[in-house]
Amino acid sequence: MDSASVRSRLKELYPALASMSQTAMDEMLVASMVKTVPKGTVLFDENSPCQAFPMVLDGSVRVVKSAPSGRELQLYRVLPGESCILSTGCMMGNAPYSATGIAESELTLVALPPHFFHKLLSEHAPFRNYVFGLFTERIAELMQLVEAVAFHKLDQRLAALLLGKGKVVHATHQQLADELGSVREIVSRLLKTFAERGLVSLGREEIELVNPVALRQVAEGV
Amino acid sequence: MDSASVRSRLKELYPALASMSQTAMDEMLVASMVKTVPKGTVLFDENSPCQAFPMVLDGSVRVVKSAPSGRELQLYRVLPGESCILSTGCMMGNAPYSATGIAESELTLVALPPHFFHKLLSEHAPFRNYVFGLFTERIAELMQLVEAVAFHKLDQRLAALLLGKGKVVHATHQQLADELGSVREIVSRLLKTFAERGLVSLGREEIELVNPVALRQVAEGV
DNA sequence: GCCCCTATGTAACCTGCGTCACAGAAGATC
DNA sequence: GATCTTCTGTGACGCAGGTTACATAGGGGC
Repeated sequence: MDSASVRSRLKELYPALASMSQTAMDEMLVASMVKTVPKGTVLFDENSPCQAFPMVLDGSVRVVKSAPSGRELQLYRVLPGESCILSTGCMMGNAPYSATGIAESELTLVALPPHFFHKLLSEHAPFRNYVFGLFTERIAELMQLVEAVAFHKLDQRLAALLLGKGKVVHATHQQLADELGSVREIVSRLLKTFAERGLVSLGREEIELVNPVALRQVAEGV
Repeated sequence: MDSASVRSRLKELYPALASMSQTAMDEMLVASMVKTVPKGTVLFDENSPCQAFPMVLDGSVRVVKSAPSGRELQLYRVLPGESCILSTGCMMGNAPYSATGIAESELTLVALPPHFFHKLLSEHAPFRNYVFGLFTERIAELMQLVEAVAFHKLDQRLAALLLGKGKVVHATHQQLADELGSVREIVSRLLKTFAERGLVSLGREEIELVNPVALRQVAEGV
């Protein structure tokens, strides 16, 4: 990605940077690294240190906890216009990572070095607010997740997951299981009951939501 | 609590404020409210708005998710020297609360009004770092919690909980269940098996950890 | 077509843990 | 001491969901 398009993409995705002066922006881009990595790249892992504040321009990152058994559970996803707060926390000199980040597709990001991150944080109020906003959003998400895992049955959670993915879902049962922290067989079993009830129709790597209203009711635990 | 002791307690518990000038501190104390509330007070609830940045001087707050079934799960506790990041997020104008906060004992706190919070955040780097630190710490805790709830069995989690409460634990089985998101009967049952294996000895509202080493192994899932 | 790989179906089984329904016990109140 | 309340012990039962172990099927490469 060339410098000009990086710049325009940044401004477009990160309104918090819009009000930066031209020269400050130049300075930042010189200090930063733009990286593009292929799908599947492990960006960070439990216990690995971290050296930059990443801003995603393109692609997405799955942030995941994995159990020794091989089961895995998705904590959240980082989309363009967002940043991984784990990195932030890590950079602030606190605890090391406690999860794994994997590029879900080809990924382009700008890596802001710590000194510049701190500078922005102290000097640029919109950026500071933006970062705070990210934090609180993630925390809210994590709380929702805790609640779901602790109190909701898997059929509810699966229904909710499907509803969040649009009318036609392209995913394998294994991928869905990995988002939910469950296993493939159970997802298959539940999907079958959904299909029998006329809520979805199933195909290879494709699930069509036939009756989203009823599915919503399942998700709500009715 | 009189003004002088509030001041000294603040400086003692919040080193981030230590470097504030005398006059800035005065200004802050004038703007802030010091509140003392009795044990059991509900400080905030799902969907309730929020108007200040609280700094706990004395006592503690349980932050909890509760399910319609009546089961409840503790997300974290706020101790003296800490603040509830939920409030922070809420104050930044983002989402409303998604949990409940309950005073675990008599509670004294300083409530910093939003405009002053923002001022401190932008002008006082140590405070900013402190707040960031809180955020990242909570996020790490929440991730641990998600992992525990999703992948660890209840006996592991109970063992870990006991180990985190010292050699002799004073709590009812119901209280332990409420921290774990489970129910009393199961906690009683598990404690009994612990007792039979010589890991703990049980009394009314008292659990003595007889063999912490073995208990640690249970917690690790050995 | 043939082979291989990945995705899916699905049945039998086991276990963890939540629910229900009590009963006894230790303090607390009077 | 009598009664009440809170805490604890315990058994029977049910169900969600994880584990194991295959079978089948589609799709792509050759």
